[in-house]
Amino acid sequence: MKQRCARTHSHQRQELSALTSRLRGLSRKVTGPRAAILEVLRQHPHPLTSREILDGLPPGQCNLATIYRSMHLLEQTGMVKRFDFGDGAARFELVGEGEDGHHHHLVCTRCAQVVEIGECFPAEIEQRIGATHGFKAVTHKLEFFGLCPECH
Amino acid sequence: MKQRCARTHSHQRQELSALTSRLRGLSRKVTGPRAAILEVLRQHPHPLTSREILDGLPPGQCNLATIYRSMHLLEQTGMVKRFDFGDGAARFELVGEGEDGHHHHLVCTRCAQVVEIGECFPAEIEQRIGATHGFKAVTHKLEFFGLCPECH
DNA sequence: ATCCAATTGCAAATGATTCGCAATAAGACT
DNA sequence: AGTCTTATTGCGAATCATTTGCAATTGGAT
Repeated sequence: MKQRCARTHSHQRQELSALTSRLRGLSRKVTGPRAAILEVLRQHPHPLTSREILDGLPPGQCNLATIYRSMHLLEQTGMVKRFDFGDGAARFELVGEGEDGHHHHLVCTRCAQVVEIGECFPAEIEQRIGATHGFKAVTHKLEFFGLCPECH
Repeated sequence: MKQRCARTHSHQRQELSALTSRLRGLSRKVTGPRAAILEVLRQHPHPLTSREILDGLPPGQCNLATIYRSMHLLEQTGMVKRFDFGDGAARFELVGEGEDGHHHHLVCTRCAQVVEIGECFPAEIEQRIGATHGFKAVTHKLEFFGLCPECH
């Protein structure tokens, strides 16, 4: 729990076969739509909305409702991480095997460009915050916003 | 910009008349609905959703659409601050005159209890993050989540 | 008291996400 | 390979937060 920020999210692109094996190992069926979704996520190592995933898919490959259901499944199994940039659409990124995917982003408020951030909120302070108020299992969501070089 | 975290958001309940004066000073009309909304926010020094504001209002006092429009206005004029706990509904808090309202919360993931947090992401690190990627005017959104004493 | 633009109420539109249900297809087991 | 069982899908309708068009209303300056 404490090492969350030190643990690098490797971002080495995982093999599709590795991803489907993970699914199978969790006794979930590896269906056409699920494989296709994982492939899109693999090819775009950036936070993607459900609609962007749909648009990245060969047409007719998968229904939008199925993407929403799949993202829930993948999130629950820890294979993807959900992010929220506050624009009303959830975004998803693949999580490396054995990692927890916790990290943050710097988002351009004009062109929506996204940069992945290595820094994290100091673990000791988070711990102190939880302790101060008697909260357990404290995590945080943190995203940075600003104007990218092209936009200012 | 740097002192953001040091500046205490006083939370001394502002007078309603002070609030309406501020509105008038910004050459906005002080209408019935707006005064009523400000009064609800005044009496509940916690992040409130638009629906919660509506429910806190005398019945028939104001239409939900008007609340949405008012929250935009109040946000633009800096009188309220918008927060996002990731549950799909925006929440609003009054901002003291001359303050920027920047702060964070610790939210119980089971009972939704909210505690206001004094700590903030270290300004120097934020600055370095922006500089590293050539971003300007960098801010952040940060919320903490955990289980409150009653819920664990 | 009057007038005009800002503001409101209402109902319909949007956009993201969820759900019900019948049809379909993975994976297990012959 | 063929069959069976159940998870999964597609489709369309429902939901939820939020926005918008438009005609009716009302602050506040004159």
